[in-house]
Amino acid sequence: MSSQPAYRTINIHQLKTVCSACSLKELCLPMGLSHDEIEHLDQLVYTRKRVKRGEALYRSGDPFNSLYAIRTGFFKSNVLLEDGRDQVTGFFMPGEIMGLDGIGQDRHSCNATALEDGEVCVIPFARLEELSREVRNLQHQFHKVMSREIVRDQGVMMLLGSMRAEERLAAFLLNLSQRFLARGYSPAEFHLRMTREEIGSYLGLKLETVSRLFSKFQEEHLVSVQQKHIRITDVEGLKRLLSQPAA
Amino acid sequence: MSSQPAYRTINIHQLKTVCSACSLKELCLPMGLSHDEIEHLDQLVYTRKRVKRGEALYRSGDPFNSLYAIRTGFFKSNVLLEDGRDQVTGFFMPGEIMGLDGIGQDRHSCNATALEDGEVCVIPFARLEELSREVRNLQHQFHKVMSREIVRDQGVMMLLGSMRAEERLAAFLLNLSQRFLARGYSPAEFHLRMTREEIGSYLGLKLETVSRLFSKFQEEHLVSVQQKHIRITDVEGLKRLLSQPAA
DNA sequence: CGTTGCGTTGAATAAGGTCAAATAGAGTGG
DNA sequence: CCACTCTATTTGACCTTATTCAACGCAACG
Repeated sequence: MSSQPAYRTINIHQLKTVCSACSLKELCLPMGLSHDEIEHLDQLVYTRKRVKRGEALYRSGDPFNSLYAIRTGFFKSNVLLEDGRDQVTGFFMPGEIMGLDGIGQDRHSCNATALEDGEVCVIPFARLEELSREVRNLQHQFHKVMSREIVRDQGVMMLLGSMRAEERLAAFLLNLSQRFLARGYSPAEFHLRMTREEIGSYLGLKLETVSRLFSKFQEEHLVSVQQKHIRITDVEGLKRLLSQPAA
Repeated sequence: MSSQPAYRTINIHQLKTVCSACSLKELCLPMGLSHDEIEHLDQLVYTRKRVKRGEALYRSGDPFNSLYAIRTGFFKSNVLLEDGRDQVTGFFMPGEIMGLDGIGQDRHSCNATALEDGEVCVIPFARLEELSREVRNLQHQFHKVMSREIVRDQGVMMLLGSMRAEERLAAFLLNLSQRFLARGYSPAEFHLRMTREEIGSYLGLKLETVSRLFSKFQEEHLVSVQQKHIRITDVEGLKRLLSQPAA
């Protein structure tokens, strides 16, 4: 909020935060764009927003204006039914885009909540559409992001609709592992940011079932679990669970 | 395929099939566009494709080139796992768009199959992107279509993740009813184009469970079922099932 | 050092799945 | 038009899986 000199200065903070200099550009909206094209994005994404653990990035019913690209932190999205039932529809990590649900009705249709303190890049949607009318590759890239979200959802439907509890949890762990790997973190050892209840909601299971399954996986030496700390000790074993419907 | 005179002639067949003259334009991609804008679409959508019952419109792995707007007929989409498990991910009716899953990876990620003989409008995707760089409202409309697909998927996750069998079937019937109504058909009486097994797959239930539930609903005078013919006799009753988690 | 939220574990229960048999239709060929 | 198949559907009996209910343990925090 402090006034800035009008002439151009080097601003360390800004340097670190434009898309062209962002370490997540290979995973995020700029994926696949040329350096020049990414610089267009730099004009677009000028606001960032800090969200504290437990705070909402947006809520169901909020007017839709922007998409959010996660810079740091871990988020969940969930839908609430009138009767209080609550379904977690996804977990999101750095480089992933939230808010796509809002475009269709000009209002968000789910809640987005931070599972730990984090920061997101605010992408004003009207300007993204404007820019993507000019930058062909940006347009295409954005369409890919939306399409992948649809494919991700299909995967969740498969999980909820045709897998047994054991398989669901195995698939969940392998999916997280994969995404950590893509971000340069250990695929074998990580910290769950969500509670058993949130995992259960996402997987269509009760929290007790999730807890029991963690214990079972531990007994079978597939993972080592200590509260929220997970170490995958037998990836192949987990994968095998997935390909054997009725093990 | 026969040669046509170069000067403009009135062609009954064409008149009936361009977007601007299509009876589904209020439900389909042209929704909300002005008459002039829809005429742009007329240039885009020049091919149609007939699909017979049981035939695939596209299959998982097929290269992605086009989206498909359903003109007539009823379709399903499903995902197959290596081990043979099969999850129906959606049912589609006239005015709805299929193929959005293919954009992200340049290949389709699910199968689309006709449940009855039907016809679709082929929308070449590269040209749609091109045109939507020029026609702002078309761009926005297309984004809305994708976003609504994401919201629809969230609804299915809610259904699969937190509803009981009874509620799932009630929600399914109410959803179909709604969509028939929007298309000018009776919301109370309709023909199911899919088998019990397909309904079950979509709802994460076994076909026997679906069959039993239909019988139960019939006993409770909520619907009258005769094979694939459904008559909803108590909409409010069905809605009540949904709002009472543990009835 | 008590409180509070989260996680684990056990026993009983219910919901839905599995297996099996009977029936009903739709489509086919004679 | 009829008999014959083949597939879809219904229904019953039994079984498995995950849920429910309840108690207890652990760890963080004021």
